[in-house]
Amino acid sequence: MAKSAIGTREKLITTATDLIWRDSYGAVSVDEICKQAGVQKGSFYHFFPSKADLALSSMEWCIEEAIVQYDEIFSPRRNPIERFTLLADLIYEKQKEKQLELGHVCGCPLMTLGSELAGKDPEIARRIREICNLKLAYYESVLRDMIADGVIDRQINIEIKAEEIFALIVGQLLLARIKNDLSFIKNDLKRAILDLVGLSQNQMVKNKSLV
Amino acid sequence: MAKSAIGTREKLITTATDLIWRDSYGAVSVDEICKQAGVQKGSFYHFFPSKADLALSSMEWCIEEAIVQYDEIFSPRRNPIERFTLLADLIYEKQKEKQLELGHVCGCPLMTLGSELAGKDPEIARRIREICNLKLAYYESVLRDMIADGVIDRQINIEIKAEEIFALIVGQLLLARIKNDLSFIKNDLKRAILDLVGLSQNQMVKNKSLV
DNA sequence: ACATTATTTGACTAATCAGTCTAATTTCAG
DNA sequence: CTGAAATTAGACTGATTAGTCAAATAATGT
Repeated sequence: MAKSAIGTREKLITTATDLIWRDSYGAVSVDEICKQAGVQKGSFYHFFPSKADLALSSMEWCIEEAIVQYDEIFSPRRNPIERFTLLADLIYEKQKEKQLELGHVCGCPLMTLGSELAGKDPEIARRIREICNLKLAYYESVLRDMIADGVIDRQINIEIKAEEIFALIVGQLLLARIKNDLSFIKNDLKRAILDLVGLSQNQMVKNKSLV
Repeated sequence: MAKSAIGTREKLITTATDLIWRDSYGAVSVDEICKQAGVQKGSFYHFFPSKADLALSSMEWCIEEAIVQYDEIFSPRRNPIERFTLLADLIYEKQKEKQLELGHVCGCPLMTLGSELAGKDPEIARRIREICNLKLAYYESVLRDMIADGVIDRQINIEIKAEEIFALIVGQLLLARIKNDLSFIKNDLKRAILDLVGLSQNQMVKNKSLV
């Protein structure tokens, strides 16, 4: 083997993740990724059969990192409300970091990619759908614990509510990317999630009296 | 002038709108748009200085149509709750129509474009931001009327709540596009909006007693 | 009818695209 | 130390890209 096999592959993935995240899949060329990563074309195609395959690997890299963070945040030892507030904090921190690093609010990399390739690359679309379901499972678990704690209405449809929360989050991220402005995510996402669950400031009074 | 000036320009816009909406800006070439529209390259560049300019014109075309529909739906003569339910109906109907026509759930064309070009084309990004603000104005107006009717909490921050509703809608549309599935928009969008406003089935009982 | 202007045609360019290929180089196992 | 395997280098291909241009054609105003 030559120099640093793991290093080259990893460098290509992280570089591609940043470039695709900041711009888009279609706007970034293989040449540009190679140049930015300091790697030659031949090395690229030694590790990845195609550009689309690199995008898939980039997705896997993103989700592996997210899972570690989610497992910590969504630990059952935590108060269910705290899990959502910590999630909102994590989302803001990640966005802030990427904004400083790449010079632009980037939004959710999977959703940007999914929006762009949903109808073009079935393999990528399928994997993104799987990851969506993975994230939904975290949210559903919180909602179930909230019901067990008697803090939200027992009648709530958990799957539907989780999907609503997910839609709200990806929607806020999409708007933040378009507006290049994180203020809503910073100041409002937390409360918006709780509103949607039925745990906003106003409603908490009501709910506490019910417990 | 030759054959049909208005026809050619309009044909290019509608064709481009469909193709970009279904796939993405980067995935559709000028050649493909011309071929699909039955127009020659020279005619394209006679009417549009660039591909990006056609995308802008496509956006204007979309928003002009939307404004007519929004003015009807958000008419102050309507009950405020009805305005949101009619909006949800309109969104579903539009998506269903495009799904049948183009073979795929398409989501919101402006948001797909915005997500893709947010950091690349400042002119398009700026215009999309304007259109976002236009839509927010409709939602804010409903919320103000709801407060006047005493149907929601007077303390609510209208701008923030409107942004939340907008995020929820574009989030649901994005997920629908990625999943190629309209069932959530069909069955859930209406209730999700009312939940967010604080007018869900459960909470309506409480709110009615307050009026 | 005539001059002017708007539109259409389609070949053309230069750049860029994803992906290929062969030879050189580096690493590691024995 | 040696041979095989993994990695790297970078020139190359053919297709596609956005955009140009000059000549042909059609419509319009007078």
